[in-house]
Amino acid sequence: MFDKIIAHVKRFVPLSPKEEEILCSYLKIEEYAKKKHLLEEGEMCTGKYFVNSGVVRMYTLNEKGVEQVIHFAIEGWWITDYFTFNTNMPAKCGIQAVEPTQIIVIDAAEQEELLKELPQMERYFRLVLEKAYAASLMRTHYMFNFSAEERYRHFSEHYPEFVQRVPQYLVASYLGFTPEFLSMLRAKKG
Amino acid sequence: MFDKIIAHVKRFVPLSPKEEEILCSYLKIEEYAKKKHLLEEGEMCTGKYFVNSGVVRMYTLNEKGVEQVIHFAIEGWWITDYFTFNTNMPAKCGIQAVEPTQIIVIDAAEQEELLKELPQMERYFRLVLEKAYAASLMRTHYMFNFSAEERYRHFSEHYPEFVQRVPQYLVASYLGFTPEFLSMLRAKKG
DNA sequence: CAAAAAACTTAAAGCAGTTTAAGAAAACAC
DNA sequence: GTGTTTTCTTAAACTGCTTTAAGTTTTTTG
Repeated sequence: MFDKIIAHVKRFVPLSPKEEEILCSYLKIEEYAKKKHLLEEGEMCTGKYFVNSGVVRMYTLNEKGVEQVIHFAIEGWWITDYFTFNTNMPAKCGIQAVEPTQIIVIDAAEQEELLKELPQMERYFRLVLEKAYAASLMRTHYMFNFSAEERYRHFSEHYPEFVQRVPQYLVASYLGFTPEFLSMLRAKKG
Repeated sequence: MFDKIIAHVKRFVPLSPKEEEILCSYLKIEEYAKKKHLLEEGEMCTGKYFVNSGVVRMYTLNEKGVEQVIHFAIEGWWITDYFTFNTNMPAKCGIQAVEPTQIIVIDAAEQEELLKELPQMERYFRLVLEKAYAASLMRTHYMFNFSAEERYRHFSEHYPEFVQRVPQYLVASYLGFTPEFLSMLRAKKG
């Protein structure tokens, strides 16, 4: 049930069988159908989500109410609204299942207890965040330094399963252009 | 000498006078003149940098050799190339002083020892990274959802000292447009 | 303080990507 | 399995920002 997340944690910090049990006692599994929300704009963000299977997207709304995809997470990725997680403010973004998705949740309120019981989880989350932050800066780099076409070619080369699993209009939004333009790119070649 | 960083750490985790001393024993001060590099592309990233005073920028190079500002850091911000910090790979980005800058460095090699001596620093860095990551996603949000003009107006309203201290062509690069266009915006109004 | 370098401005021509609108195809629900 | 909704396509008109190029101002340096 929790093997994937246990394996993930063990890639970063050691965990005895007993400690594995402790960790598991803090985990909850949740199932989300396609298009169901893990978090809706304006709600309180009550947990950290580990994608056990499936795909989710994080998005923000602009003034016209258009949804902009900020981030995808697939199996093995953590996702949460860190912006409001620590502040008890209502979320400014939504998190939604793109396909049927199984999520492992660590509740915000219980996280502190877990970190006291298993201090190495503090290190685990630090290391995971270092990777996520680096990836976010790399995304910024790609957005600035490559044209829409280059971004699309790069993305479909490096994450072909994504292009399969995720509707094109969400890929377009993530890459920062319109679905119509993506359609044009596809017509042109590949 | 290290009051600013001590105060910063204490905003997130407790630190006894003795522990303060331990922390300080791991810190080094470095001075950088304007335009000097903390890190150059291709070098190994050997530390984490806390800006004690001054401003630095992180940038990447595109294929044409044009520098793109990915990130600024002022007093009280940490900056490092997390992408290569943990991997011992040569850096893909540069970090440069924008004005005369005082940096507090934690050496990569010594960081592990520090974290063993002061486990709460693990928590400190996690919390700092959560903020940095949230800010990076927020930047992505602004890039996607606002026009170049809106981004400039928002930036100069919220970070007026920045617009004073940082050359315009760097602000333009950070906001994702050309210096010529920024000039045009300024001519138009304010 | 004079010379050189760095930073900023202006304006015209150009284009990458958007907008709009309407139709086709695929996925979903009953 | 048929009706409805969602997703994808095509194409023409449009626009926000870039490119280019030349000139001006400011800052740096010996």
